[in-house]
Amino acid sequence: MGRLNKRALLDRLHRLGTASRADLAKSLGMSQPTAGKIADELLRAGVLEEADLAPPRTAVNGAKAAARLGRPGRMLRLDRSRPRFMAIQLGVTETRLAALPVGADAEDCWSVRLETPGSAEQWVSELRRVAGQLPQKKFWGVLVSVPGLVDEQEGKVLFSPNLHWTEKADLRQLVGRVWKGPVALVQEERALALGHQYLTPESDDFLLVDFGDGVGGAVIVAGKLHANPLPISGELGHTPVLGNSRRCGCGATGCVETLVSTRGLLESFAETHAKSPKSWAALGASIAEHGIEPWLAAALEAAAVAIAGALNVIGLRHVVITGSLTQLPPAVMDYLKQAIERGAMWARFGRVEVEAAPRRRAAGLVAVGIDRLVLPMTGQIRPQAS
Amino acid sequence: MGRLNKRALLDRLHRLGTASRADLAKSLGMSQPTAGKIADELLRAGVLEEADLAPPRTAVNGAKAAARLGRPGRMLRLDRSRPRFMAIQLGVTETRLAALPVGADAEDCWSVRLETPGSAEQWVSELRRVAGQLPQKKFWGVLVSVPGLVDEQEGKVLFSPNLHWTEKADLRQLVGRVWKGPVALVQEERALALGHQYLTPESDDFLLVDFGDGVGGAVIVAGKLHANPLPISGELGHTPVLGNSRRCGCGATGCVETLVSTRGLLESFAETHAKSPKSWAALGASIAEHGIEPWLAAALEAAAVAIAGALNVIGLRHVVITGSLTQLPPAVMDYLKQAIERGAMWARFGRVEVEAAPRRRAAGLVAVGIDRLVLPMTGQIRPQAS
DNA sequence: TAACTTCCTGAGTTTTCTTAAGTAATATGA
DNA sequence: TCATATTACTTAAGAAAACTCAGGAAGTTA
Repeated sequence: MGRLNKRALLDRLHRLGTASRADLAKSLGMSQPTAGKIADELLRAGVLEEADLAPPRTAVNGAKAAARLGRPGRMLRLDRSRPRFMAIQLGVTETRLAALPVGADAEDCWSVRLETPGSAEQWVSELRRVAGQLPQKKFWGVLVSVPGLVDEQEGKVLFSPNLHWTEKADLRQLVGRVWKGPVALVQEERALALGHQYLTPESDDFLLVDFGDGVGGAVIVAGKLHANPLPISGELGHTPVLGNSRRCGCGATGCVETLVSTRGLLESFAETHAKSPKSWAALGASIAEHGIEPWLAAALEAAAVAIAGALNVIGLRHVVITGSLTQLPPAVMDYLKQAIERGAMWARFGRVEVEAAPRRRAAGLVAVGIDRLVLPMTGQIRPQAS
Repeated sequence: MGRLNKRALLDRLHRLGTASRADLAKSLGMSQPTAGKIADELLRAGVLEEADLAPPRTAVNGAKAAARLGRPGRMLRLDRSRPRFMAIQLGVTETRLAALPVGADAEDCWSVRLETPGSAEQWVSELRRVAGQLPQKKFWGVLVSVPGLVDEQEGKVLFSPNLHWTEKADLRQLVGRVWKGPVALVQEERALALGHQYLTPESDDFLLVDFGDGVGGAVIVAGKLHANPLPISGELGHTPVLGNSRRCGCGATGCVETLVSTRGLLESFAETHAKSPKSWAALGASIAEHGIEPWLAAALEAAAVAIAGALNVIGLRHVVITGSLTQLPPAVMDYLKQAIERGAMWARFGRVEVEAAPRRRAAGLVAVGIDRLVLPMTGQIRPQAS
């Protein structure tokens, strides 16, 4: 079967949620036999399942067809019953695991959590222990979300200031010692962006920015993750800010990240509120009481400039914010949103949307699993022969 | 014929410059009969021509094959003899025209130049006059490079501060009154980026930044122009600069453009050198004499931050600079280059390249012509009397 | 001239998608 | 209840594009 059509059909079915073969054929503009064959193949492979539930007579399109005539379609959807992927979030403080099916539709829900140890060996032995407890041993593949600068092709971590041991480790090989099968590494923010898109398939073009220990982003254009040649992208947090002299973990001076990461905000907060405890709760309380003080405004402004610059260059109008900033009082997001609109060129011609969203790593990992493991790209375009 | 393979073959032939059917087949990893058939078809359509010149026995690959054995291939290349496209650069002060073949290999060379008039009607009548003088009347299409914010799909100009009449005009319809056939609009910086890639096909990933009346950019990733949903992208010039309060033509305050556009630089120069004439030549002379003064350093720094931010977010390591900055003493480009490297994250892991290049609009327009006019309309294009 | 190498092309096969036609499952109405 | 309309799915035949195989063409080497 043409991999391209298979991919298109799976994507469309994911967007529609539930659809019959005929719906898919019509929606994709391909013939019914073709759509039917592809669907059968995916069904046989266990990627799809039949939704036995009574077909929704309310019709896919909306309200116009109250009770559809004719033979009802056999509805299909992504398989939700059988776990296929072992999803692992390798976080700075915590490692989380879950066995996920192809059709995940919920927010992140990790079945196992453990403290991330300080070395590769310890991590593997923890994983092995967890794997022993899990009922299912075999998966189509293992998906690992990793923070830092990640070369997803090579499976190497180039740089990870808060998790240094990953830089020397061969993570794929490590995971391979616990579970057989392919292992895919995914840079954390890319997983978040894919997860957001997976769970809200109608958003096809956006910049996701995650605020946490660091500040990073990822770009989805036309429903696809922005692909670029370097193992680095979306590094919004390391845009230099003129006049900022804080040292960044990346080695440079003045990065946005030094102002708006969790640590950067707390540091600025402590500088101006010597008496308050240097804690996230105290910061939140202070903002709720005093509003956006100048130091915070400046930090948000710096982030907004970086974000607006990215929107202008890439040509987007939709920003999704995840992470720590969304947990502060709403005034923070409001300020950020206004600052972004001030700098975003499109705001002068149409609407710019800035929205807060939860982190959806698990769904993102599933999306990667489907993309790289279920529908592997048979490299059509080969490099030059010698 | 499969459009995809046709496109791939044409692209490969363009990169190789000259190649036989067998070279193309090998290089693309497709079978010889297929490559041969596609080549024949393109030859028949007049997109390719046979390079009768003695096949270069030195081989394509390099030195290893001194004198190749076997039957020599019939070398092919993009047709250079028959003009196919009417290329028009609609500039703020000057409109330039040239009739170009599919295979352009030289720097920009416009055959007609005329002052851009102040209204759509006058522009059309000028075009009509020029068209009357040209020997060739029929083309595969007309390609127009336009400054400002351009909706290439719709053929509308959203915003053009220095050429306001284009905002209300239907440029495609205007051109259609002079020449029959399809008309494609291309945003100026996008044309420049495509032109650079067309003439140096080995550069597949770069950010082009053009400095002139405004400052804008365009992104090429994996050999393709970055495509995005909005009719706006590459707008590096309108990244806000914290602390800059100059009003920009775009309506916002503090854009990079107000500091490093031709006008912005001259303004800053005049502010600090009240006695010197406010001219580009005087600016150049002053820089040659005094080096990079603080005001200029600040302006370049602001531009570099915007550029470095774009590199970090998009994930690139190669910048191509065109336009006015490249015509100032080399110290300017050197300073800019160093400032970009300071902000570009990749500089800490590998090389970041910043290069100056001439503007190559004409080639960019040809690239658009091939992409949008030659390849999609396979059936329509037949060998026409020239 | 014979042997060898490489290039090009024609013939038949495979893959993949399309159209067309037939069967299945439901609603509607006499 | 039964015929009819409508929609869903399946099977069969055909068309397009790319592949393999093989043979002729056009050179070099010995």
